[in-house]
Amino acid sequence: MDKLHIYNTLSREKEEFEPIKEGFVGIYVCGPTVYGDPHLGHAKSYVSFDVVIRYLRYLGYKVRYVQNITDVGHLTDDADQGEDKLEKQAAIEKLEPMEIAEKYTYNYFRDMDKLGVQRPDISPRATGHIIEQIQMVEKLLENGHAYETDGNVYFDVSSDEDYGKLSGRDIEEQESGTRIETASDKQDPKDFALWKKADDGHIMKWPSPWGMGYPGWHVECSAMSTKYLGEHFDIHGGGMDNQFPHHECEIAQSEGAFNKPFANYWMHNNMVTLEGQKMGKSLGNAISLNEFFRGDHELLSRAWDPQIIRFFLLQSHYRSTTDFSEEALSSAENGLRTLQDILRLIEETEEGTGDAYDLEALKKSVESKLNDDFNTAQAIAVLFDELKKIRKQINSGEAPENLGDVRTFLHNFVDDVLGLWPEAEAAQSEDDKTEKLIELLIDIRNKARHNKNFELADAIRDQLEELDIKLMDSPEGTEFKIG
RNA sequence: GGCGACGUGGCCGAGUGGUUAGGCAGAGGUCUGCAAAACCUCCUACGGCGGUUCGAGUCCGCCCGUCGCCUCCA
Repeated sequence: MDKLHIYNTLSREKEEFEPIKEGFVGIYVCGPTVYGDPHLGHAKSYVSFDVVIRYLRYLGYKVRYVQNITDVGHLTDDADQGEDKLEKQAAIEKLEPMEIAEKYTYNYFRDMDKLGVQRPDISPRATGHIIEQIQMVEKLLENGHAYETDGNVYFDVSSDEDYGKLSGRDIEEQESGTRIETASDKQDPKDFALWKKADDGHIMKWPSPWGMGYPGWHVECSAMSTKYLGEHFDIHGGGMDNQFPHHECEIAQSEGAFNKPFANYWMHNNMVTLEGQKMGKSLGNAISLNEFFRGDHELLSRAWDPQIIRFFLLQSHYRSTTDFSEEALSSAENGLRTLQDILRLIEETEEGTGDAYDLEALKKSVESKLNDDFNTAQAIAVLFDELKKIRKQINSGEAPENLGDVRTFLHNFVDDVLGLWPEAEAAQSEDDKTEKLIELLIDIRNKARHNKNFELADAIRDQLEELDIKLMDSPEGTEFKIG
């Protein structure tokens, strides 16, 4: 594809992307509720959108990326009952709710940083935008889309003809749904809370025109996206599991308050599964990212480098489920290593006198894959094919004359867009003495080889290998690699 | 029950109706004292049954199976 196309959940098809304002993109992605450590599912979502943001920038757009931090209002049951997730966790950990929020916000960014996820331009906290949320609720009351009963304010779903357009639900036919108990002061079970009255035991509460209370979960995203991106913006993203009710409610609120379209494109990433089951915190089968990084989980036999996880996720499409297994991770690791070995080779090789590599073709090919709804899996496949060609040319001794340009492009694409550039080699961090010692051993070994004392030569190689130092002989000499 | 997906070779995982996805693993070979790396070659699949078509993994129907949402979840 020549131009960027995005699968839009609203239309259920790929559409050519056209920003509202030429050259600019406003994008909002639903962030985490900070009451626990982020897990592999979060990684899939935020790594996916990270590439979306990076690619939009690569294409030359000026992007404003807003991703909220939910630190209040997210209840354990439906939007009307249940406890606040943060307050519940606070009770368990014997901390203030805001301590919980701080702690898990910190962990969230810590783990995302490790995955190479660039930080959003704005990370607004729900508790920092209570006023904006109240204003939005007032607007909805004015517009006849909401009603108040005894300190609670609900959105009147029957007032919104379009309700259900995102998730493809016919609300009339939903009538006999399986919803269990609902709050008795609602006019209709489908109505959802905009503002909740706080009872005495509730810690996080604020004064409002309707008394002390706290905002409903959905309203924060409407209020904060409007504040930073405007009433009408380009892209809204999030996990598929939030399509309904969360995103549906956001649309209802924003369009009900401002009488104009909300986000033009809705993007939803699919889930990570574990043995075919969705990985979710509340399902108890989630493995946190920190556990992956440390190998500290009963389902893990070892630690996994963040970059392997990033690569593993990008090898599948964001709209497909990704089934996790250590076997699959291990395959990803070997593949990534191959890819990065070639990148290092290109990095270290000088331009030669060989035929110019067809850089334009590579660029076009790889862009066409990402233009097709961010198909990172295919882009990576192209990289494997093409980088192997380049390696072959370099190994033939006739490095391409335009290798410098190739290198520049690879930095722009593999580093800046995919975020898969090899980290500095471990060997570089080893001190000089270690390096000299290894070289000494190599020297001794090569003398042994010269004297056909292969027994000694192999013993040196084998024993070094046990120390994670790998020797590779070639006609040009012996190289070593640590780790 | 309603809505929506998906079922691809040993594993993971892309696929715009018509020549190879790709990765991992495996086999054989070249190179090497032997390894490793690299290179060459091989392993060519689309849940089942019908249908549309000159031609279907790719469209349509039915069936089987799996999953997601409908209650918190990226």
